[in-house]
Amino acid sequence: MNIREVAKKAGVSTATVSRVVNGTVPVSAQIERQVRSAIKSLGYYPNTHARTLGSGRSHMYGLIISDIANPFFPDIAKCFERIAVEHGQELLIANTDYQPKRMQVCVRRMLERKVDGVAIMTSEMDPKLVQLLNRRGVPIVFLDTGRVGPNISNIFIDYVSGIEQAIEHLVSLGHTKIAFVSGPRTLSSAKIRSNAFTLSLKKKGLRYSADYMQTGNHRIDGGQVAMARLLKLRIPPTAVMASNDLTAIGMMRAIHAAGLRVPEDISVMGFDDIEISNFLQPPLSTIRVPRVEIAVSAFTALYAASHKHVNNGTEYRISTELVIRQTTGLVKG
Amino acid sequence: MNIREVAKKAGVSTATVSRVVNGTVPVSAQIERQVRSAIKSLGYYPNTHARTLGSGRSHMYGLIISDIANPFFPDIAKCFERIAVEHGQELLIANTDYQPKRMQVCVRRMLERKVDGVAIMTSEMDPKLVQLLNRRGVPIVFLDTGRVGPNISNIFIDYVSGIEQAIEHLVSLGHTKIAFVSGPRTLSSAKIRSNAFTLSLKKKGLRYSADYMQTGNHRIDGGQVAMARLLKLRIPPTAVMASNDLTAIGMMRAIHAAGLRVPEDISVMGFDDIEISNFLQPPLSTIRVPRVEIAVSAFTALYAASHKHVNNGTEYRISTELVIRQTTGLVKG
DNA sequence: CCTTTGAATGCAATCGGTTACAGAACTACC
DNA sequence: GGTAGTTCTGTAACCGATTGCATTCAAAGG
Repeated sequence: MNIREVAKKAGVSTATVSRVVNGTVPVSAQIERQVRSAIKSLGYYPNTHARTLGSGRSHMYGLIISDIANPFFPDIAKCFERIAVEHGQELLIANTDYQPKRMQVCVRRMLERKVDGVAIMTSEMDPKLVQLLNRRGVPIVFLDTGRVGPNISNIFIDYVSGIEQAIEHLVSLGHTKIAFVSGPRTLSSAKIRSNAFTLSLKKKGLRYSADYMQTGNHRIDGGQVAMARLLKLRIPPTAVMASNDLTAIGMMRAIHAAGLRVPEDISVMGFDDIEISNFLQPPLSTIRVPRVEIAVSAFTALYAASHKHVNNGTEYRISTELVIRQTTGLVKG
Repeated sequence: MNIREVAKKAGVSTATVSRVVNGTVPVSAQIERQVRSAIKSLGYYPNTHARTLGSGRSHMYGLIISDIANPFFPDIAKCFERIAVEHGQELLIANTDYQPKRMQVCVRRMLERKVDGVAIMTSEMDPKLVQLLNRRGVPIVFLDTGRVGPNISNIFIDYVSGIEQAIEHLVSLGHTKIAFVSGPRTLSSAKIRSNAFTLSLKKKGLRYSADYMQTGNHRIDGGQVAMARLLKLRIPPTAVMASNDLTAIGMMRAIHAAGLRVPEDISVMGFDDIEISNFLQPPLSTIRVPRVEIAVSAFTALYAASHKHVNNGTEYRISTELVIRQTTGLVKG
């Protein structure tokens, strides 16, 4: 079932069929009817690969993320995909599994598949790989790297505002000993979050202690381990912030395992506001990172670059917001 | 940067380059070296679309699921993808968003992209669509539909064993008033689970009441609403089973909202055993559906069909298992 | 030394579309 | 009626690979 058969059946040339299918050039009503009926009766659908080969446009955007099992990302992917499909584009997802070296494979896949643009929402990019994409003319949108340039956009997330609100909130509850469990060192957004934390801490005039800065892995188990370490300190913190909600969940687990209660003994603050956080017992206080806005911005950036020939990158600014639920309470005693 | 340039640079024909890249036919060591060095110096990578067009194989499998935001699926997708990449295949994910009519779009995408096989892990398939795929020779593997045939495999999950264990467990704790909150009616696996529940109930000689069968949507909010309804009954159940863990989470929320406690007042049993369930407070008792095995079976089925020309479908049997945590306890009073 | 055999390589058709360009048909206007 | 302009349609050259078949060349066998 190819375009030639349709053309034969409708008594026209393949060019005309192509034009009817794509609506690129006006076709007389009579012929259009013939072609559509031929398409219907043969059950014809175009071969994407042939189409891409001929036109140079794949109608696919790539999305590179670190872990599809982290609920933060599926939400973005889902939203992005919905918008993309509405605009006649599709989505190809690639995972790096938190391993920077898998990035190369992902980028290669994107190039091989000739995507019309790539959204990169994962760890430090090797500049070489960025260059590779850029030189091939593939529009890029980053999450959180700050880089903007020709064909490179960026979604800047203002972590500082959310974190400052969070610290203010904790301070107002009487906390002064506040710890932080960060994400993997390789992840740029994790680094930004932890830097924003120390900065805000100093701004509030609070003591900063290296013991209070632990490293997690953005997964539940990492939070659990890190919290266990914090609890063993001579002077444990009275409040703990996590670099993402999964980490916070692990931390709560460790706190319970130690026979302590949240928030009576220790306050916990998450980061991201994934869906589940509102349904934990107690519901998690956290800093919301708006995922719909991220998805929309990412799509907008790529669409502008690939369809409207906008070649200068844009910076999208998105702010975070404190969500107070029930894991933060008055300092003990 | 196409194959012709590589051929020119290496002083050979494009056919030879193709053979070096694919390793389909032996090439002399000398020439192979020339070609490889040309590839490297030009930074050549093949165009997937041209390759697919020429060979008829896309090296992609499709995965159709109902909701990427349900943690059950990303786990499967992740595992499937890892195995696929190890075997030189890739993964194209499509969501139906629980809407049966979106299935058509998904199938169409799969056909257009010429996938080498499709794993369908979502609601009732329109037989017409199955036929469409089948006639085009696309191998299919279903989750939970029971259908097996030429080029159609199935992964059968033995829900009954897990559910029976669960009911036995609840009965041993003294429960007799056990309710069930099912998934969306359109989802075949949801129906199977709820049927297995009523069956097991009868087998244990327990009274079955229509009031105790509620419908959810496999998301948290649905569980919450359904549980609220159950709590308003004249004689509320003392134990509740959910068709999946997200539903159970919503149910626990409703129970807490009503000022009751789990498991002291009501026991809750989930279904799936998603990662988060072990980290809830209290950790959720549930029925584990082994996702790694599902992913492995699905891949195995498609790989056998597409690479080893195994045309008769296989039935893979996977059993479920009771996981007792802390949301199930002795009946009250 | 010539033929046979087999392995390595090249030639060119092919996959299924897109699209620049040419040409046809039709209208409009002088 | 002739010319210009517009609108639709067809022809055929691509896009970048794969692969059946023909060819070349060297080693083996007679």
